[in-house]
Amino acid sequence: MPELPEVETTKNGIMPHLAEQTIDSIVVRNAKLRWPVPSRMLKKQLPGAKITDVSRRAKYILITTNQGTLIVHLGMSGSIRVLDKSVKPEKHDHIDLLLKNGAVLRYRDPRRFGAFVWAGNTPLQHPLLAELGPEPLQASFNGKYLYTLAQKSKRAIKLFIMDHHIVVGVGNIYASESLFLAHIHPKRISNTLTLTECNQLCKTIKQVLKQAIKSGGTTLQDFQQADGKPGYFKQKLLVYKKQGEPCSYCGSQIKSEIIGQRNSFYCTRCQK
DNA sequence: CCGGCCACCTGCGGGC
DNA sequence: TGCCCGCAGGTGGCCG
Repeated sequence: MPELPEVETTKNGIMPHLAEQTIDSIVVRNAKLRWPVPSRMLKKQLPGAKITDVSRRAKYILITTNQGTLIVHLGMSGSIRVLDKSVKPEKHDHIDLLLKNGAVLRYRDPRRFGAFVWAGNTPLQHPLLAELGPEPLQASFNGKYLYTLAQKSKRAIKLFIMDHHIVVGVGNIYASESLFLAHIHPKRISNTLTLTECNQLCKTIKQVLKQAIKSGGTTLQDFQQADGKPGYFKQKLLVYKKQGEPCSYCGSQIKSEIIGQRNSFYCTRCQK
């Protein structure tokens, strides 16, 4: 489910409830996520730990404590909410992190593609995070950077910008949206892009992600913010899942096509 | 090293 | 109603 804006929204939503809180205990109802949840380790490390920071790297949420860091990924269908511990868990609520103040951080993930791992004191060295490219909203992700790497790649540009070695956080929704805004066809071979096009694409990636964060992310089916509300960016999508509808620029029909096993949406007239 | 493909899992909507 | 199929926001790992 979640791309960077949804993860950012979740992180911002849970942060005020977690900051400075002390963990009481952890309950793992189903440890079968993408990798087995290390229940024994978590039960040893977490009780009594004080949460000092909640941050995000790529689509991972990092919950830092004085004992080490939890790395949480929401996969395709995950969500996190902060509730009172009296609220009963439902079918896919796999993990509870109980706080001393009576609140519970509840991890839900129907498809179980997500992850809940323990990273010790150097989380950025963790194999999941160590090889990641730059954050899209940082200045180091710019047109020149994109152009330099794109020149070495023969893949379709859509797959290229979704590769987290290149830049993190651009998933299937926002890849289609940014390419549309940049007037670049998703199947253009990366090394045919000009510096001008890379500048433009970089700009539209930042623009789309920023606007989506502002709207609280995109809710297609089951994404919910930490307070249970949906994200409102869906109303602003221009091409994603709009096949057959008129392009908002030129009026011709939006097409859909599978690129690298993912459905992709674009305007054949506006995107070259 | 790079690119392409698969797998992991559940729920939902559409067609019959 | 109910069953079956295809599809879904991600990404590590394997193969050639």
